[in-house]
Amino acid sequence: MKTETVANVVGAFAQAVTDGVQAALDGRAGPQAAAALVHLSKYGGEPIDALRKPLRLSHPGCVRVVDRLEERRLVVRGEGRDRRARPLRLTPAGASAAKGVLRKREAALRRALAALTPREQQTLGRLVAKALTALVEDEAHALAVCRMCDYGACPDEDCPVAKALES
Amino acid sequence: MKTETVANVVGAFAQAVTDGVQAALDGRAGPQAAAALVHLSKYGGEPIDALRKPLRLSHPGCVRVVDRLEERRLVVRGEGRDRRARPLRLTPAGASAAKGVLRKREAALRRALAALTPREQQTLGRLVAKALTALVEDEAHALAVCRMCDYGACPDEDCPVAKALES
DNA sequence: ACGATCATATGCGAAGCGCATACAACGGCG
DNA sequence: CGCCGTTGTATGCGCTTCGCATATGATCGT
Repeated sequence: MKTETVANVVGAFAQAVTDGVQAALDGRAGPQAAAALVHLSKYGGEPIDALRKPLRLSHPGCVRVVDRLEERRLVVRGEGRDRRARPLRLTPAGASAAKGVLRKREAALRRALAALTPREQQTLGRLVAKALTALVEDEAHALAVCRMCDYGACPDEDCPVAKALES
Repeated sequence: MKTETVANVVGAFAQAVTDGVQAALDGRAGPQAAAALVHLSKYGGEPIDALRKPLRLSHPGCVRVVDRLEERRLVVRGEGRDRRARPLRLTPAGASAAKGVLRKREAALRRALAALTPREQQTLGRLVAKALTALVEDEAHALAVCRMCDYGACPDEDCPVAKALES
C-alpha cells in the first residue's frame, strides 16, 4: 500500500469512527453538550471559561452551552469564594448523562474494532498511541482531543496524550 | 493495554485526526461544502438528491448547500434530457477548490502519521483497512465514510470500503 | 389528457455560534 | 476609604446552517 493510500484510509476510518460515536449519542444532546458533560465529569468545579479549551468555543458560546445544560437540570452553577466565578458541577442526572455518553461511545468504539483479533487490537493501540503522542501540541490541544475520553478506561501511565505533555 | 484502553485511545485519535483535517480546511467552506466539492469531483453530473447520502442531509439541506456553492461559482446546475434533474458539475474554480481540499486533507493526515516509521504505517494501514471493511454497512454508509476520500490516492483494489460492498 | 410520481425549490422556525458590549466582583494603590 | 483596571460572567444582535412542511414544474403510464 502506498503511503498516500495509508493516509487516505486512516482519514476514512477516523471519519467513520467519529461519525459512529456521534450517531450513537442519541438525539437531544449536541456534540458540544456531550463533550461538556464528559469534561465536567472529570474536571468538576471549574469555571465556565475552562470549557473554552476542550470545546474550542468562544466564551459566549460556552455560556450558552451551560445555559442549555442547566435548563435540562444536568449542570448547576455553584458558588465559590470568588463570587464572580461560578464553579460548574454536574447534578446526579448530569453525572448519569455523562456516564451514558461514555458508555455509548465505548460501545461504538468496540463495534469499530470488533473485526480485529485481540492481538491486532493491541498492535493498533500501540501504533495509534505513538502517533497520538507525537500529534498533541499543548495542553489546550490535549484537552480538546480528550474531550470525549473516558479517564477510567485510560490510566495515566497508558495515556498517550498525558505522555505528550511531559516533554 | 486493556481492550477498553485501546478503544479509548482509538477514539481520541479519530477525534484528533478529524479535528486536524477540518482545521486544515481554512475558513470559508464548512465541512459539508468541502465534502460536496470532493464528492462532485468524483461523481460529477449527479442530481442534487445524490448528495443526500454522502452528506447525510435532508433534501432541502442539499439544495441550500448547492445554492451556496453556486453563489460562489464553484458549482453549476446543468441541464439534462430530463429537465427536472439538474446535473451538478464543478466549474474550473470548483474543481480547483476540490483539489485544494484534498491536498490540505492529505497534508493533515500525513502530519498525523509522521511519527510512525514506514513499516509501522503499513501495519497501521492494514489493520485500519480490515476494521473499516467490517464496519461499512451499505452503499449509503460507504459514500458517507468516503465523502472526503481521494480516489486518486485509493485505488479500487486497495479500498477497504469498496471491498465491503462486494459481499 | 390526466393523475401519480419524481426532482427540485421555498417559507418558516429552531439551534448554535461569534462579535461587541454590559455587568458584577475582586484587587492594588494613593 | 474610594477609585480604577482586571477578571469572570452574561446579554443583544445578527449570521449560518439545518429540518419540516409545502409548493412548483417535468415526466410517465394509462
